[in-house]
Amino acid sequence: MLQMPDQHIKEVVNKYISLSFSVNKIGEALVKEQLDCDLTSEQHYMLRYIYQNHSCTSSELADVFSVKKSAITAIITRLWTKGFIQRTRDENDRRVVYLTLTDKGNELYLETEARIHKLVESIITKFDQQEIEMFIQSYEKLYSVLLETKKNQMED
Amino acid sequence: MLQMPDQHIKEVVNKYISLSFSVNKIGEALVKEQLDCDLTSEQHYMLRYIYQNHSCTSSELADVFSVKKSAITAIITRLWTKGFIQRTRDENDRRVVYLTLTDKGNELYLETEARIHKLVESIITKFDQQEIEMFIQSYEKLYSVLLETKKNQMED
DNA sequence: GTAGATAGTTAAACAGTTGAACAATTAAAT
DNA sequence: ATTTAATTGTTCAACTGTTTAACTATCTAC
Repeated sequence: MLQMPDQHIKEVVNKYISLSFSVNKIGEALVKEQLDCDLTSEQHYMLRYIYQNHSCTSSELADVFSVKKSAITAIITRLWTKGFIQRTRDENDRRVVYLTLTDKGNELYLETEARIHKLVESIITKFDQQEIEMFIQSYEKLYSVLLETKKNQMED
Repeated sequence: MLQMPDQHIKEVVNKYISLSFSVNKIGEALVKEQLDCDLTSEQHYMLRYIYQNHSCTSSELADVFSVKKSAITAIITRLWTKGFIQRTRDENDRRVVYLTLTDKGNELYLETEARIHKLVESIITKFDQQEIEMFIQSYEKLYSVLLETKKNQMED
């Protein structure tokens, strides 16, 4: 880890803050346009997480989404009302409720995700392969640093 | 721009989608912890934009935040009620309302932003200088690609 | 000077979030 | 074994953020 003069660090921090704000805002807006009308971004992300993990619990989602469990209950209930999600109690530990996608939820997720994939692909292919690889590599490192920071914050 | 085999592109797209989701969620949660209790993330971003541009309009904010103008009105009204923001009508074009920070708003913004800076600095300094520079450079390119994509979408 | 565009607000309806209280269940203490 | 703790998930009230549609006020163009 190299040292940088204070002023330069400040500029880089500023740049990162502005960029992450703008990229998130525009990115989220573009993703939103790809969504089926009766699915919000958050709801789609829930479907994605459940799809990829096949099954999960509310506590797990609360941790991954960095929100309280009651926020998860609200979103899951809406998805459940629309018939996209199934709730199944664990027989060994009857406090736990497993969340899985219904066939309808699975189908909707795959359709929507395909559109988002197309969007992201059209953006990513504007870069050359080496640049993407390096970007993703740094992004992964950023993720692990953030995870560690979160873990440290939790101990306060 | 180099070509990649289809399967590889798919993996890279998947990786990017997962990473941007996780980085955003954890990042937002960490930023939230640095905020003054009577300021939400969106509200802080508004203060930042107005601070950096000294003065701006609701339409401008709606464009930058990728939301409708009525969403901006709601947020600005809350900030105005708390005494952080001033509304001034343009004398030449009386439809326009200029938004500026009050002294109180300025002060709160600077305090909060300092804490966020410290957080981001503590994360960014885990990387070496060259890696940051390249990451930021790609991030900037990503931003410009997204901007262009947004512009194209607007023409539909 | 009238018609149409533009800037901003209002109100209703809804999604997402938190905090606090709660029920049901399990784990730990003794 | 019984009481006490902790855990999982839910409900409710209150709030922020968002969109849509209708509206006011103002400006522009013809």
